[in-house]
Amino acid sequence: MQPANSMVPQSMAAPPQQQYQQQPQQHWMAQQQPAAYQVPQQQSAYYYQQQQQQQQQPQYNAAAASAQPTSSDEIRSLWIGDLQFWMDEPYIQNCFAHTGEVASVKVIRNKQSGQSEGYGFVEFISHAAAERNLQTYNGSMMPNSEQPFRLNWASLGSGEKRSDNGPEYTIFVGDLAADVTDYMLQETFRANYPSVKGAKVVTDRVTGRTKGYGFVKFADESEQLHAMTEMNGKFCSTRPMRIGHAANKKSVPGQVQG
DNA sequence: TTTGAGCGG
Repeated sequence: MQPANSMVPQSMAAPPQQQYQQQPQQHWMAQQQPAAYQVPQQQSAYYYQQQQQQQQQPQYNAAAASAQPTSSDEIRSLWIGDLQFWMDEPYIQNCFAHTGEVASVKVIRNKQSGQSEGYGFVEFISHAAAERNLQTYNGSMMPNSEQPFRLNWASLGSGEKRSDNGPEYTIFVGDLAADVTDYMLQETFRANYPSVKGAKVVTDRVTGRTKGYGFVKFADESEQLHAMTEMNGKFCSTRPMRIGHAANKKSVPGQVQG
């Protein structure tokens, strides 16, 4: 006589967050407009973009999805990172479910432990759909978590490179408030420095919380240099930023860096 | 919390 219901594998136990799959409504995915962080001028462009995307609610068309052999050299998969251990395929699927454009989801797991490696792949029905979702969700908050989506083209797998734009110049940004996301950080700089290629707020893998610092990448070296002095002490969200130089984590052998 | 890390089958 063994109580059968006592067998709940710890590693697969329910997330600490609640049962995301039982959410009655699907629009908890509605994108969160960034809070009151300061984006000087280009705010309107950004909001315009967001609204455009909200208006054209894509509809899933199964016929179109399968009937289009298309130029199959197009990437339809996105890489998704910063996943917490409880973020499994159903969860991720749910994140994009209402778009009706997800073809498949895969979380990469450790062969031995079965634990998530913290990243995965989301395949969409088309390149356009993938791009749309990338634009829409990257940087917005993931449901039932305190961290934003981290999405990118799944470029390595297909051997295709996403636009490689040459060298990049990175700065370190510290003193970030807890609510600062990649996107906020990026836009804060991009408003003044158009060559900004991206920004990353470093988060704790376990808790998903920000560590209070991040990095901003520039394509233009002079903009990087200007930003380091001009943006130091400027506010992002509720706190002034502290800017420093970014220590290179990577060094390519045989390549000289200035 | 103050110098990350992110590509499978």
